[in-house]
Parts: sequence; structure tokens; C-alpha cells
Amino acid sequence: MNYWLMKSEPDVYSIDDLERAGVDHWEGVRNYQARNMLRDAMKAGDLAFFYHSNCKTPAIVGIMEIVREGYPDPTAFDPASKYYDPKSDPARPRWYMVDVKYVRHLERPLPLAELKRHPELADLPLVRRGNRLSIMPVTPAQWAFILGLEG
DNA sequence: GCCAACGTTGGC
DNA sequence: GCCAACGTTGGC
Repeated sequence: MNYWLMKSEPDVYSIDDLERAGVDHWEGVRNYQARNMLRDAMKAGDLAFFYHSNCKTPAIVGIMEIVREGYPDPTAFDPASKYYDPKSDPARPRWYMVDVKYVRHLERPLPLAELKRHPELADLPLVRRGNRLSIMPVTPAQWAFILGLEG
């Protein structure tokens, strides 16, 4: 069982949107490193933090579960989609997505600024300067530590 | 809105 | 295959 952290801009798709949907597609990832994790490493039953990026208070806000493992992202084939990529085609899909299920909100959002203060999280890519990975692995120790900040 | 950091593109 | 130019991410 693996742990992850996945970023989304709340103006585009927030934890509340996922709560309403219940289960949804994690579409639109267009970065190869993140793609490889979606396609190869994420397993059904894995848990992921939902992180709000590019907003007033960037923070970890909730938990979701991976319920369907990586499969081709159809938005890449759709010229009307903002995620359209003409270099991906169904015969040789370039981009992948997973399905995720809402688990819960955290008891309180855990702001990036707070996460940065803890040396236990120094190796988490999220807190490293200039990091742009939208999907990243979280170690079991980091996962447990972050949950410990909640209450 | 600014801008540093990063990934991608494309000329050579 | 190098690397400069460019576009994007994302915190602040």
C-alpha cells in the first residue's frame, strides 16, 4: 500500500467538488514524471492527500483513495478539451489518469507554511523550493506525521 | 501581479 | 545532444 499527494487548483477542482462527486477521474496531468506514477505505481487501495495549490492558502485539505488504476486519459484525445494533446492518440496514449474516491476532509487544512516548519517533512517534495510535481509519493512516516498534525 | 524555478521545444 | 528561448507552475 502506497501513499501519495496530489495537487489541484481549488478554482478548477476542489476537495468539495470531489466530495460531491464521490468518485471522479483525476484527469489532465500533463507531466511525464507524474504520468509515470499514475500509470505504473499507483494501486487500487492506495491513499492520497488532496492538496490545494495556486490559491490564497495552499494546504493539504483531505484524503482520497485510489479506486481505479492508471488508464488512458480521454481528455487528451478531445480537441474541445483544454487538456487536448494532438500527440496522444488512442493507439498510443501518452497521458494517463486514475479514479479517486473521496474519503474525508482533514479536521483542519494543513497549510504549506506550517508543513515547511517541520524537519520531519524536509524530504517531502512539496516543501522543497521550486517543486512543481503535481503528484508525488509520501512515505508512511511522512503520512503518519502529517495526520498527527491534524488534531 | 510578480517572478523564480522548472520542463519542454526546437534550432543547430 | 546541447542549450537558449519560451511557456507554465505556483508561492508569495
